[in-house]
Amino acid sequence: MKRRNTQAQTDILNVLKFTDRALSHEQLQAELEAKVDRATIYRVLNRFCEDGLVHKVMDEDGKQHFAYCAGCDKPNNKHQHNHFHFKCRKCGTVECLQHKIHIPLPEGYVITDFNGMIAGYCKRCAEERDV
Amino acid sequence: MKRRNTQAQTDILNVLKFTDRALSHEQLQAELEAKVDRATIYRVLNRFCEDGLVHKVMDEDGKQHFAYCAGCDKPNNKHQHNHFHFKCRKCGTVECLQHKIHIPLPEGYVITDFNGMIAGYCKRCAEERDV
DNA sequence: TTGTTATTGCGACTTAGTTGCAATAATAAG
DNA sequence: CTTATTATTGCAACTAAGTCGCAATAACAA
Ligand SMILES: [Mn+2]
Ligand SMILES: [Mn+2]
Ligand SMILES: [Zn+2]
Ligand SMILES: [Zn+2]
Repeated sequence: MKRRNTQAQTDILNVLKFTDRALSHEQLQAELEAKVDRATIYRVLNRFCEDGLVHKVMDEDGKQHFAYCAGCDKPNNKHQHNHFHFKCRKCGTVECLQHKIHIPLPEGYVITDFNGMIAGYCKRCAEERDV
Repeated sequence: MKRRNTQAQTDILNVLKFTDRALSHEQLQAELEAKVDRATIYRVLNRFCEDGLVHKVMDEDGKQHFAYCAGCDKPNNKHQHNHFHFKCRKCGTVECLQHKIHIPLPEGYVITDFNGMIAGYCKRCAEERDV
């Protein structure tokens, strides 16, 4: 199925490309100038995931977040996202932690995907709490 | 708020205690002899989590799974669950991987919780696929 | 310019989980 | 044992995230 260039898609990709965060559908919507339908946003994001432009992470509340694939070595959707994500309980931002991790696997098991989410307080919010 | 002993609670805790898996609400329901209301199951499980008897993990589909706290060092809900979970895409089981992991954190960040989920095929299902 | 079909918007739908409320029952007090 | 207190349950209604069918729109290739 051949892909076409549309406004919605380029807008969405640009938002993701120019942030270092993983955004929920809601957060993404807020960053978009033009209003784009909810279903469309999800369809675009899922297409990006299939194409390996973007990766999806699940937060501890069961909400999906999407991040631009920056340092992803392999092309297409073949690359593994073996890094953790950090979600701040206060400001709600989800970020990709750059540190690559090694995933231990029992003998005979096969991995297809990985989702690692750390929850807590980011530096900024942690400092505010200390006060 | 003082806790009371009820049938539903002991049944649910027993199911979790005698399996090495993390169960979704649905899987748990299926293991219960007596029928227990969906809302009650969730309420019981959340209470167990608060009390540190059980821990909750989110799978990559955004579905909650609950596992008995076996090797959890610290008491109450203060302990960290610094181990990965593995979900088989074929048979659907979620298991706690015993290997304790170290979670890398940027300077100044504070962790409160961790959710690590590996998806793939368990040994049994992987072997069937090879055939 | 026109035809094909990928993409969009809208509304309806699904599924997981939560919540309000009245009924039930565990525990403590008398 | 009897009664009072209130944690727990079941039910139904609700919420929120995400998906899907379908008709309208618009890329893009011919
Ligand atoms: Mn990431
Ligand atoms: Mn576990
Ligand atoms: Zn923060
Ligand atoms: Zn399996």
